[in-house]
Amino acid sequence: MDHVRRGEALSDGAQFRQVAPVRLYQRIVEQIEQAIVRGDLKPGQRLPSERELVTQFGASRPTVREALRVLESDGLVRSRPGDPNGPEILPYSSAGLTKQMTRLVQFDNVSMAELISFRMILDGSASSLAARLRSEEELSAMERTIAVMSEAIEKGYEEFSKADVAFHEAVAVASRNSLIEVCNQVVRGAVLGLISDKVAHAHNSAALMRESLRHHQEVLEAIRAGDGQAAARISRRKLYEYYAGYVPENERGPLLALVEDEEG
Amino acid sequence: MDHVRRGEALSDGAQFRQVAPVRLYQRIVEQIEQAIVRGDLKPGQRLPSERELVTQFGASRPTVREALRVLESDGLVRSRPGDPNGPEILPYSSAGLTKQMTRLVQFDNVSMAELISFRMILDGSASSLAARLRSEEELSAMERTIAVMSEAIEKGYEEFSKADVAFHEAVAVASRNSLIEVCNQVVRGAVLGLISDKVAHAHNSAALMRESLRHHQEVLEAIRAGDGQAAARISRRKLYEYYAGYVPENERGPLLALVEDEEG
DNA sequence: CGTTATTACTGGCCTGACCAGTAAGCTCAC
DNA sequence: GTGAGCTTACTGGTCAGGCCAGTAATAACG
Repeated sequence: MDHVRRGEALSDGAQFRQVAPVRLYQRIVEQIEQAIVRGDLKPGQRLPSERELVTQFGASRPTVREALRVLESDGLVRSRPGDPNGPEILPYSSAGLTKQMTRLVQFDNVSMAELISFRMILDGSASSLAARLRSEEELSAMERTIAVMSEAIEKGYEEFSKADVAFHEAVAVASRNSLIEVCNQVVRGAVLGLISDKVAHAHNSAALMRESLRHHQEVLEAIRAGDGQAAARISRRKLYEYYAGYVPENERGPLLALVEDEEG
Repeated sequence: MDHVRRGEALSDGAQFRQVAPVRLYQRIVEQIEQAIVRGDLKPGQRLPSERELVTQFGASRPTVREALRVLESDGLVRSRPGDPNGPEILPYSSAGLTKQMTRLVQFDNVSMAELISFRMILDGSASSLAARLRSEEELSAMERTIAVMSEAIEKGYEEFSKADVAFHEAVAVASRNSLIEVCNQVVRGAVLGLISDKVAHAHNSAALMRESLRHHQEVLEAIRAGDGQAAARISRRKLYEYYAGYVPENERGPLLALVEDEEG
């Protein structure tokens, strides 16, 4: 008879968590990832060559390469054939975030409504914060993008859209919050990616562009005046009017909720 | 003399975009990715074995494996050693998004202030939307988490914190926006990860937990009443009071801006 | 008929090799 | 001397083939 009965021995001891087998290539990824996060490896610096890494990690080249491919697909490093300096550490880019968010949209049935709702929240908040925190330089940067938009009306939607994005980017920068900046950028990209073909045709009219310009000017006015609430409200409503057409009517509830927020 | 002068031949023709060399493994990743996005491969289904993929793609095993490792790190498939059915197509998970957003926080020197500011925006918006959109079931789900919080006070901070998270999760779900849900989850995790040690000691007092509980109850009341503005305002102020101590005084401006928003 | 052992696969990992690039350093004509 | 061109010693990209440990369907067994 065993002194320790089966199934009971560990039932009230330490808590264990599930473990997954860790592959060799994952260990390598972790180490390099950590080195980058810690700052031991800075953008522009080079990793040792694959063959050198093989000896340092004590793994075979295919294994090291699997790790490098993962890091590369995550946007952390870049390998160039023939480069005698080895793989390069890349500066941070939101490309990976964009990829994942795009995937979220394509996959998880994230509806256009949710996307635009999120955009309204982010852009509204950015405008609100910008109204309170903007410096004079940032304010004039916004004014410049508005001027460019104005001139771009006759050059067609392509140019106009670029200036439009530049304005929102300037507002996001003035909000002094890089999370807002990056997320807004990503969501904007996802929205545009999903409807770019339609929007190019629908909005390629001077009248619509002039209206959009007027809306942007209103937002800018509110930001200049330091009126965060107004900036957010106008910004949200503008986005709603611009994009509501791409959302099925029965899904517009959440969007309207955001527009009507802060109203009388 | 050449009939086509150098450097001018293409200067006013079609526009070309920069190209990057495409590796074999990337082509494989793309094909499988596309098949999943198109729905040709559904979660639970299996990919052919590596050796079978080798013949189908006409590439070598290391190359096929590099592709699989990338897909695996993206959370699209999972390979299990010895599984005769081949790699499994996984259901969508926000793990990839979480990973990338965590990277953004670690990498891009996102400050505590930005993190909390973003959290206030997301949580406030979630509360606001939940106030308008919540179903009865979702409301009672929130009530249950509040009840758990109340009971957890005497069990210590660990338990209390879990129930706290559950409440915010319930609110996020009721906001009907999975982007808010995921982003909020990530940011919350990042914040807690940065201060968990400090907060465990500082907040492990029944008095502080009771105060936190009261705040949560206020938010719940506003959501029950359908008052989106109040829900957002209370939610934001609660977060500010809870976390402001971890932000250097000279960086609290943006946070206060969000609290004072919608006041007066 | 249920249980156990077999077997034919799976993925994880390695060795060794070939090729096409790159860039530093060398050569050589000017 | 100095610049243009060539050599060379690397780099990463890809392949072929092999060994091992693990899995699960199946065959053999009680």
